[in-house]
Amino acid sequence: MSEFAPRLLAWQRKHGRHDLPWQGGHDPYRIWLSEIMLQQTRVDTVIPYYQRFLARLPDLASLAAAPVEDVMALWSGLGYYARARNLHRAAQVVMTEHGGVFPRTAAAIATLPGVGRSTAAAIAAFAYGERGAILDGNVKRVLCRLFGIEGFPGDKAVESRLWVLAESLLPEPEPGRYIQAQMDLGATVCTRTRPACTRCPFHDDCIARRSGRTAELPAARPKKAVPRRSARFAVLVCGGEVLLERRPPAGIWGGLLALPEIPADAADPATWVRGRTGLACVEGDPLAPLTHTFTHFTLDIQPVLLRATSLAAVAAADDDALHWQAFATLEQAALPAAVRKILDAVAGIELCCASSAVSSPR
DNA sequence: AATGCGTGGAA
DNA sequence: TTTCCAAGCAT
Repeated sequence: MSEFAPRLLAWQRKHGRHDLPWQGGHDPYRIWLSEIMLQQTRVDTVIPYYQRFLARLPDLASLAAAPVEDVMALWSGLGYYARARNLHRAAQVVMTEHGGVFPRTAAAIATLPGVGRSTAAAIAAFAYGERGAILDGNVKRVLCRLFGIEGFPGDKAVESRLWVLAESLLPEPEPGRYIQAQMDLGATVCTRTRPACTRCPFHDDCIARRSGRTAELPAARPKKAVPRRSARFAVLVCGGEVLLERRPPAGIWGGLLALPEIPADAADPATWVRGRTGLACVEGDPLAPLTHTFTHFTLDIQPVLLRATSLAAVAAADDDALHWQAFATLEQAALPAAVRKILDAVAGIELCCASSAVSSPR
């Protein structure tokens, strides 16, 4: 396979993707943002988030100066929220420690929070033309098939072998286009299921195809039982507002605004809410349960609608963690997807049954 | 080294 | 419906 890079580059010129929103320029900020958003996330999912984020925070200085809350809100629904926190922190590091100039080398870029070896190499190649290998899911899949690499690519030993291989295949010219070519081939031809081998420039060389093992390579992640948990979320409403609770910085949904979780040992939700917030409330109509699936566990959620009855005490419930949020401003809130889904449903109920029961404007 | 960290699309 | 995992990184 001495002709790997030239053949790949020739293929990319004709069949690669050339019109993605982050392509065509060399602004490191835009490239960096796209690479972070694209970590473990599909192109189609990222595009609207990317456009919205750039429209709101068009450059590094504006990101660094923005409240972290705004950054998290722009990330709301995209998942892996540590990426957004790291992005924001990295922007401030660039402002304070690099004089506002984005680092110029992959090695320096890799020191930024949230940027690892592969992402740093991609940014440096696209923004500055620096030569370096990447090893994302696309490259892993292509290399495992083409060279018949056994073992789960997420395994450290296999991964380090793939890094060596990726480095050995690097061409001298056009580092950026070469990286793009690798990802394009993986994303559009050498796909996880049903790869389009007839359109592949390496059809005749590919070990997986020649041995009829494109479905077996790369090896699947070792199976692990996914634990199932359940939780009750308090949806305490008053007038047009709902009580949200800031999640701790680490752990699932870290730093996001979510619904207060009613402990499993609490018998009565209204009683528990009163103890937690000091607010008297009554339980409203039942809400539909939902199941939310994470990578590493499944969560059965039972939302519990509660209506505050004592208006005077409502304002007092605000503290470091608790926060009243108007339904009208939910779009700008840093909510995880499951919470947004629940609140969208509740907003519909509140809208069509306005001023029912004891709820009234604060 | 192995695990934690989201979400939604595809099959 | 269930399974798998996508432009990975941090710890």
